[in-house]
Amino acid sequence: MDSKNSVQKDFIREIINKDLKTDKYDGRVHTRFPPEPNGSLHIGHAKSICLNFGIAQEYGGKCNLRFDDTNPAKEEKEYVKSIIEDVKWLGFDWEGRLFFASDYFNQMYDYAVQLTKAGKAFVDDLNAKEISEKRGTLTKPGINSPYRDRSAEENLDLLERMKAGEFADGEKVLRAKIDMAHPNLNMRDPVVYRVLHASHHNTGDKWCIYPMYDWAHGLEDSIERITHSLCTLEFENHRPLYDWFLIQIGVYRPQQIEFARLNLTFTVMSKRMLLELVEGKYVHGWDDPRLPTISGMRRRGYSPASIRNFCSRIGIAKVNSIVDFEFLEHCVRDDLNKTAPRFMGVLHPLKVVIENYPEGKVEEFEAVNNPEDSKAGTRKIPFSKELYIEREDFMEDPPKKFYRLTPGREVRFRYSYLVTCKEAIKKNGEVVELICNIDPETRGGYAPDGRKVKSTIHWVSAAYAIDADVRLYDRLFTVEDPAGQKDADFKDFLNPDSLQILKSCKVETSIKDLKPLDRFQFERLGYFCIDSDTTKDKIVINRTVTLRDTWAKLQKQQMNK
RNA sequence: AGCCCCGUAGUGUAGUGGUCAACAUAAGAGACUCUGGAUCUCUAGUCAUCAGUUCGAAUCUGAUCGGGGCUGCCA
Repeated sequence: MDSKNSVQKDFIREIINKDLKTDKYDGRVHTRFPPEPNGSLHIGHAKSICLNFGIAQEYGGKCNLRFDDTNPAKEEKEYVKSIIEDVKWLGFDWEGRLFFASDYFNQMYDYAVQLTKAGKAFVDDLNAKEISEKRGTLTKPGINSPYRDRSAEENLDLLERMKAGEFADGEKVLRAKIDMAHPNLNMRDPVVYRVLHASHHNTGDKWCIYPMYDWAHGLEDSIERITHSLCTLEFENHRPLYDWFLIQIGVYRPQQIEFARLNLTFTVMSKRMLLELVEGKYVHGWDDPRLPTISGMRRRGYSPASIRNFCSRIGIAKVNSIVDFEFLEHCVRDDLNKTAPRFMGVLHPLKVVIENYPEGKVEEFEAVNNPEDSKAGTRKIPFSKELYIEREDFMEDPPKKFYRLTPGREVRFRYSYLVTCKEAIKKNGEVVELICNIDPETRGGYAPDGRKVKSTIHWVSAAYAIDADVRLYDRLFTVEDPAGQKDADFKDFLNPDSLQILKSCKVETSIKDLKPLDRFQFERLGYFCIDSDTTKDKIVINRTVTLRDTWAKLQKQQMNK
């Protein structure tokens, strides 16, 4: 994939280069991707996955897949499965190093005992509300808990009894003893263990106390001998705690480095909001193609390569930024243009009868499967008297710069003939059928006299076309930053037209040989893929993204005039 | 308000004291084309501001302004 002397040089790789030079970690590079199994992965996670696994590949290092499953109240086995599938689909390999934070619960507890024995932790009887009240504020220091000065022996006894299940949820916590006046709130005697009588997806009912993130995460990294622990910006203020714990216990200490999470226009990226959309049925599940989830994007037709490429092209930095959704679309088009086989399909069919073409005659024309890939070969497509073309490709009274079919005008029907429209048949004012003539001399689409036509349009033979449902997707929200709207619910900005279902579209016969998730291009329309709802009797197609459409842009400009 | 982080074309990144500040994308103009696709040209920046150091500053220093994060027994 990427070479070792990669030109990429973001600030993280710079740090790694320096660490390699100074031999800080004996020349090792070992990262990890640590999702919490409490939701589906999204494109923001993909950024982290590409960063962590990408760095490991570039430096000849390793990257672990580790589930940070320290909170049984929110986590589910289902998510573990889907996350594994997503990382694999994106094209990364953890080489068997699949770990769980819960694998280390015993060791984490032993370390907590060590910390307590050293007088660096205490058991607090205060409840959550009282702890919060005594924490102080951004400007005012906190107040010590009245239980802060218990003896190490008493704390140890209490901790053991917490573990043994003698206390109810919330009755007691283990807290680190740091500094209630610390300007960094995270250092004001943070909670290390809480009592939680909940069944864990991995450890079952073995535990009734569970470690907090700040305590657990550094230990997980340390145990796995991670060199560079990459996380998002909001953990910046946690780094002093991360370091503090590991220093107190006296174990191997990785370097935590924070980078900015990914934001995309016209969508939301928070797990909470995504969950709300899924559970509130605003979308059809985690893999709804309108969602920025990996599973949604997969179903929508995004290729793993396009997502990887996007992640590498947006770069890594510490500034909060919001990437244009259009850039992601550019990356899919870029990849699919090179890889997707072409077909012809008509989304809004308009019947065309070729007046001077014999009834019952069928000719086969050779079509190029992918002009960007000569190895993709060609295929035969049937031409006959009755055809369908795109309704948009005909206008009775066209504006300037409309090059397509219009009464009296000749255009090319791709790969077949030059065709002239003779008459538009109307019913109740609506054009329902076109009567056209071909020039028999232009067989194959070339005029012997060298005359040019302004446009080439796609078509399918009425007799050979098959029907399909096509699902068109638009942006999920109507505003660039739905999550950032003041005094408003992000759901108020849901786009009511984000999904449009087209019935009885007419597509090339060969589409029926495609399997779910197969990606392809309908010429002149966009990139599509077969949806998993496809059955023997019904083909369902998703539109991944339209082609760049300069005509649509022109129309928009004219409208604005 | 305390602490921490960050300000380079519309957007996302590069640039780490020395030619006209680079690349991508978007936008605009044009060329080419059997996809109005792809491809190819051209067009764009008060480097947040001010002051300093220096022969020379986007880069170093200071101040100011602006943006973000932090007060879960979430991660």
